[in-house]
Amino acid sequence: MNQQLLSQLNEAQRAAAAHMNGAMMVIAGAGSGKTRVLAYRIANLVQSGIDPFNILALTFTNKAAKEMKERIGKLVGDQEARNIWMGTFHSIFARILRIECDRINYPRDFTIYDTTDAKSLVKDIIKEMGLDDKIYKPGTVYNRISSCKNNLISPQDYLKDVDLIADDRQTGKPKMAEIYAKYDMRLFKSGAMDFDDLLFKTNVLLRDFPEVLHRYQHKFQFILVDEYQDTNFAQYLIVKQLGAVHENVCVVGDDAQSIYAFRGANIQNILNFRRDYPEFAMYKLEQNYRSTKVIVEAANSIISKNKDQIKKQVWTDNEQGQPIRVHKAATDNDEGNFVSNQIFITKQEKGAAFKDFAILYRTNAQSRAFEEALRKLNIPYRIYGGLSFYQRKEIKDLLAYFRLTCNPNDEEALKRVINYPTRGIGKTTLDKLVVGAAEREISIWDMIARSQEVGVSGAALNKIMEFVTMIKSFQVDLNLKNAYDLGHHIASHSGLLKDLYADRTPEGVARYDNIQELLNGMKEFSDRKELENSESIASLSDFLIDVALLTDADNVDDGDNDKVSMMTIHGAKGLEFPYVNIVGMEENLFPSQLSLNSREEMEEERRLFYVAITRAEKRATLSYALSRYRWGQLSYCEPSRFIEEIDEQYLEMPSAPAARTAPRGIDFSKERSGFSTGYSAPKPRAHAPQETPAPVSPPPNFKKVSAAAPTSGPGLFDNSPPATADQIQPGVEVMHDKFGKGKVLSLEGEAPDIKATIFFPSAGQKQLLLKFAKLKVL
DNA sequence: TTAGGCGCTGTTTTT
DNA sequence: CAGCGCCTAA
Repeated sequence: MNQQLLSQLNEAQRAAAAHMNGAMMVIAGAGSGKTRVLAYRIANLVQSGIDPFNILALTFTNKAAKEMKERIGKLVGDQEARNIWMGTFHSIFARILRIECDRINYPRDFTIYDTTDAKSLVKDIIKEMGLDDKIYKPGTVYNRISSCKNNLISPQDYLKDVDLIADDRQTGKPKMAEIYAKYDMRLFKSGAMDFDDLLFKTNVLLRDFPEVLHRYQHKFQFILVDEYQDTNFAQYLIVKQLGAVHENVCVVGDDAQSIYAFRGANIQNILNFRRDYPEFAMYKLEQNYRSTKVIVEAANSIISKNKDQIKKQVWTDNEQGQPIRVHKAATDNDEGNFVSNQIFITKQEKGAAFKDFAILYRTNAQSRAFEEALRKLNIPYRIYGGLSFYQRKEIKDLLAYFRLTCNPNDEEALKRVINYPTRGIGKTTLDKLVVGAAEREISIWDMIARSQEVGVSGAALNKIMEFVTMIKSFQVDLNLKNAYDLGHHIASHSGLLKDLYADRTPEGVARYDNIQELLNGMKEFSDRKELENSESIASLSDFLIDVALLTDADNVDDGDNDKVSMMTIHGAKGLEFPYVNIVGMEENLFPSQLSLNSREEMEEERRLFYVAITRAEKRATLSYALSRYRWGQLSYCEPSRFIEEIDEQYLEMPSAPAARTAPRGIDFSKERSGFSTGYSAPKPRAHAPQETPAPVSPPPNFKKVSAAAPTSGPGLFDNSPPATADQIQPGVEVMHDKFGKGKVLSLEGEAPDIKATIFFPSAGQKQLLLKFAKLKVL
């Protein structure tokens, strides 16, 4: 191995990176230089004369692929690095499917449905079948279908699977198999694949077309898989098939960081690896270079509570470091203020940059309190995950036009834009077409040509034909214009740009700007592709494939990158920050209440916590709130069990009871105006009062009297607080904002969910939840 | 047909 | 507190 490369690795890393032929597995503890080893091994392969075209490197996220490519580029040059097949499972196999699609009767320009499209299709099918969508919840149904695909269970297999059928019968969803079959058929008729299909169909391709299998088996002489613990069965099998000839399969992972079991990832794959390649070489990376001793050892103490794990001892030579701080806050807003203050102070004290800080939470919904708190101190931040750029309505709308142009059978795209901007094609007309198409098992686009059969005529027919003509006019340019030029053309000629321009509200302007940004992205894309391959133009469908698989916020460069990062713990995997705040450390939040049922699920939560802690280089801070608003309602919380699970010696617990700042409802700082897009850089803002001492704790059901008080009836000027729960008793006369005077007949349920049956002379008998009804006792 | 209002319901995590 | 779906009024 190249001497210079060699010198930059430790012994264990070097051994793994220098490995040439034969299967190998690297078990790499957090922060042990896993990516480094992968990059160096690839660099070593290339320097040893292996053609980059013969190397396949699979990662889990776009981010990881990009980073790896850059690192390899630095080691062996960008030219070589570019030729390596490196990317996510989904993007690599989308690329291969596109080459081979005619074998499985898919159009070359097949579209990729994102989760929203897929769920929408499921929903339509459930509706068309006349099923109750309260029993067949589209999201749940979709998840089940998804997990089938990840386990390579086709609709036909499903019908034959007694266990699945029995399970469905038991849960009262006997039509599940039928929905799955219909869903699959509809995707096919639409020339579309969902995310899972990219793996499923690849397996079909490799199974049914030996010549294809052979070609790729020989092409990919070396296969490397990152984050192997997160692969599912479909991915496992692809790797196994492709690697079967050369057996130069290298997998890298950490069982302690397996956090995607919920989506079909299977630790079993690691065991299968031993079985499939009995002669494999095993390397363990146990030295952590990222974190302090405190963090490494605390993390070890956490993960040791798990039963399922591969033995390893992660250690570090780094300094001892500061203890893990635990903070108790009174409310979720206080937690936000604490974190934001700490960031402010730490930045001063340690001379750190904003980008050295991360706020990690279990669910995306938790970000709000932190956004507000950071804004108060003018701290710049960036939220990762959540609604991505490509999921915004205006972007999806324009993309739908693109999709329809490339693939007119794309049902979801068609439904999205056939009447947007409004062109007088209403629900009735569309329904006729959808039903007709479903009956004939053809696409809606094909159904349009036979509109008369389902009674679409007159004005409606004319409008539709105009629409068809427009799309066809776009199609003419598919091979003449590049993605950018055609994209621009479509944006203006579809009427979308004009429609958005008409809206002069700040939100409307933002939407218009987003479209411009998308077009800018297309320009960049087109220029780049044409630079790489000067003989052909960058087509619109190339762009669509790229975009469909680009989910996480990859467009980081908006000039100023010194920002605090906020993201879910899942999103933080693979990243590191000097200072990490893990927030919302509460029972039922983290660990999630959905994980309380089984040991396996709890262990996954614990691994998630392990991932969170090990993101920190210098210091980790845990915080929790005693009460927080959850789905619009105050609820009380207990500290997470995970706090106790950390060996005490590494902790700095709160000494005094948390200082109580203003509870929600009378917090004057909430009077701030302005709206949040939840995305853009924070705007400079006048300093709001930091902390308002709270005179008295209001009752839990305290609600500020809104400015939009009822305009008639008694109580107009009555600003007295609403009645507390114990004042409401059967027989008591009460006053309601809308229904007026009434008499309590009975009560049921327990606080805070007490429901009262009240008779109102003006409105009749009503059942009201006390926590919502602002009742006043007369 | 469309827009706007009201009431219901729901919160993991992501390619 | 949202976001969504359904309903109603124009």
